[in-house]
Amino acid sequence: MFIKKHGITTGRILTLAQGKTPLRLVPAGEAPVEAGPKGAAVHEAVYERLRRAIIDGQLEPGRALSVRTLAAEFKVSAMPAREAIRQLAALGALEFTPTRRVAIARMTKEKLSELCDARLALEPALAVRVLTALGGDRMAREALAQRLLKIDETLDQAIASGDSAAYARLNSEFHFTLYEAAAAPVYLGLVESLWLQTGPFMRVVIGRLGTAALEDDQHKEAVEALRAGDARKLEAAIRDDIRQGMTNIGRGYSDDE
Amino acid sequence: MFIKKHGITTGRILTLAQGKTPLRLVPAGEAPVEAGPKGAAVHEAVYERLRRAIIDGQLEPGRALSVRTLAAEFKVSAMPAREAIRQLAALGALEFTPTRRVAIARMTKEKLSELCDARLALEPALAVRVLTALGGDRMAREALAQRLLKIDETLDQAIASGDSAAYARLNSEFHFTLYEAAAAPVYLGLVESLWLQTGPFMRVVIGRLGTAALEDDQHKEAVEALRAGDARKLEAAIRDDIRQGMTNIGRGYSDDE
DNA sequence: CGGCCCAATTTGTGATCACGAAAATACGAC
DNA sequence: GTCGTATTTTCGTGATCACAAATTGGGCCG
Repeated sequence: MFIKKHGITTGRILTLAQGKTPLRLVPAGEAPVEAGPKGAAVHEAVYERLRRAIIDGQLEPGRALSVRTLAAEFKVSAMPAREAIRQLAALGALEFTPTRRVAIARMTKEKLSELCDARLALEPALAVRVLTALGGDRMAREALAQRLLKIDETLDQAIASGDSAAYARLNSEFHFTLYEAAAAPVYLGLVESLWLQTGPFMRVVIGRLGTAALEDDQHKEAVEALRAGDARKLEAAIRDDIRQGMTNIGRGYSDDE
Repeated sequence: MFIKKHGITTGRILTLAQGKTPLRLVPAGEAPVEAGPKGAAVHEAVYERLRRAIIDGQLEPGRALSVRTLAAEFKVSAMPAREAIRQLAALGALEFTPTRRVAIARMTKEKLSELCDARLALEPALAVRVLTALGGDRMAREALAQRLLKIDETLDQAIASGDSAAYARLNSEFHFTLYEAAAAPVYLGLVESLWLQTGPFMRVVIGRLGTAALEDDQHKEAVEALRAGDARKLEAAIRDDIRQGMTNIGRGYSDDE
């Protein structure tokens, strides 16, 4: 399963190029990872960066990670990298080889089906919780709606310009901006775990199908339902959005990659 | 961003309870924690033991843990204890104080409500997946039903004799024996996270209400539905079982403990 | 008797090293 | 060139240490 990491190109001398591609997790000009002044731990910063990178699909499934590699990438010592890897592995974002080497989790048909079902079971319900959390506070709903619209506009631009990296990032930002407003940490943790497992694959599929396939999401319907305080419509919008996204994955995917 | 690691969500200062009571995680006569001959890592053994202890409610909410304490308890060095703690914290089983001290997560009314809803959203569906996984294999269903009945018998004895520790252990064993048969690792991971968060509290409540309050679970109905291959009845049985359990928690619980 | 401060201990965190195993690479036989 | 083997490198894991911050435990002053 893992052993044929380079097996696809067996016989080619180029096998090493695939496995040794730099991680490029640190965007150019980004601040180096370091402990914040107010007591933020280094390993938390590493965790946060790696988490974002995975959810946003910057790391392809099967991509090998190692403690030392990750540590070098972020210019930190091995220990914080270890802790970050351990946490993300606990959330299902990383897989282990039989020899405990670690890699971004791969997808299977069964797993994709499970992820889809689980997302449908949790995310629409979480979205509805936003309404109950904000209660009748129309102002708060409107403020959130404005934030979401702004994200969605940028997202539409990313789709139009074919920037799949920006799409992945903004799509997750849209959803989690909504979800965080529910003030439901348990649900949020579960959903985060699901996105950590779908993120790497989503990106692969987007790169394959192109952003054009992603044009018709249900974000505007969701925002409208949020504005109106219509739980049923909000739930439906999120549900349909997930269905479409996961269907796209199913279309652009073949097993064991 | 998604998981507030310092419990800031409530603004409440976490105080650690009973810092000096021995952990007693190692039952008398239990084999010491050590690396298995076939390459099992020490930190995995520590993780497994601690996970069981939490799910089975052997550790009360607020109970302080520390790397060195845990390491001493299992007679291992600090490193495996650190990794186990880090993993369980990622799953929401452990909380951090503002100064990064770690303790078994506490319960709040909001969290209890969330956990209940999330369990209802996932576990009945997971149980139904057992039927689809086993398909029409009546033999397999019957074999699983027999295993479950055996557990449930022992569980009834535990209730009768008022052994709340055995109850907690057998109840989780019943549910997870069922769930594992679904061969749905994603769902199982989510559900495990939920049990890690409810376990400590379940036990407190049981100790307070007594096992008598737990007599009427829906286990036999669930087994019967499994035997009959009746998805609707199985789903209902699990749903009612969860509702009853969580209602009991709600009854025997006051906030902030 | 109660509140406060200081010393001793505990704790999380990061760093570094050693060891055995596994993987990648280089090398040599054919 | 191809295949198999030997060497080199990389890797996970566990152990240990240092350090700063936080907690704790007394004891002192009021």
